[in-house]
Amino acid sequence: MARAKRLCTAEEMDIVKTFECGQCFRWNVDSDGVYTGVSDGRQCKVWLESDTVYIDCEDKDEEYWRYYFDMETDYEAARRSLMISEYLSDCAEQGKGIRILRQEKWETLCSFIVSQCNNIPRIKSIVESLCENFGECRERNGEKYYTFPSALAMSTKRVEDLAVLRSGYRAAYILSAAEAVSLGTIDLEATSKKSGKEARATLRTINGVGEKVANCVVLFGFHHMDAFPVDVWIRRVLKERLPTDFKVEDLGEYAGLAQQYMFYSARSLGT
DNA sequence: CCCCAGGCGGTTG
DNA sequence: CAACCGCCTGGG
Repeated sequence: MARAKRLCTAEEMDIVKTFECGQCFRWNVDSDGVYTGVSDGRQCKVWLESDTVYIDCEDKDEEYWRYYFDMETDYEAARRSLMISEYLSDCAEQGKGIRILRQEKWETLCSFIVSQCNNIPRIKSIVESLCENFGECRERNGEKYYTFPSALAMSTKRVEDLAVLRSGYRAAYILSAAEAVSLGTIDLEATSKKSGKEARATLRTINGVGEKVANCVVLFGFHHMDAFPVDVWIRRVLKERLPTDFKVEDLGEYAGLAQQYMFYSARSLGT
């Protein structure tokens, strides 16, 4: 690993939690605990070695990945701000080390459309198939990888072309999003700069994008840390673990991070 | 055979 | 408004 660079301490980022907490679908781990991922056409490897997280990437991509891993945000301060009750403190303790990645906007939109009514292994397999079938094949250190296909590339496809993905009724939703984005009906870059409320409303004009998916795109694709996606797990938490008068606004600017802590906690406890 | 999985859109009361 | 249902597919 000649190109290995130090990324951060193990405290600053728990790579297992960050990659496995359900925010991303293109990070895969090998038997040595090395994660390989692709974003914006670039591939890199990340692993933990004696309390330090290392990254192996192209030199020119180092800044890109530091930004992707949200290195400029102080997660310890954010985490402390969320410890406003015993339950939330427990979640924040369990979720310590989770970072909200700065993922590609179009990829995030497409991936969370695929996520609906699906489990994580299957979401990952559909997304990977999407890349292998419609993305670009590239190579790094003798290893092949596929880029996430552009909205423009997807807009030229028909529902029948997507049958190979086995994505079911979501195929039409993917094409609906691809059309809106490639035609410029929806400008993801501009939408990401609007308020969360406005951004969600814009995203919801896409057939197949409801409140949950729109919130995931705003949080994971636009990095609005106050976005709070409510899925079945969080619904259960809201009902069983939080006071009835609880308001998302009580969590402040890092509500989305709290959501990930609660989600991670609820899932790791099984049920 | 059944049910469910990190929803959405359309219909009905 | 809430409740319900069909939707593709794969896995238990």
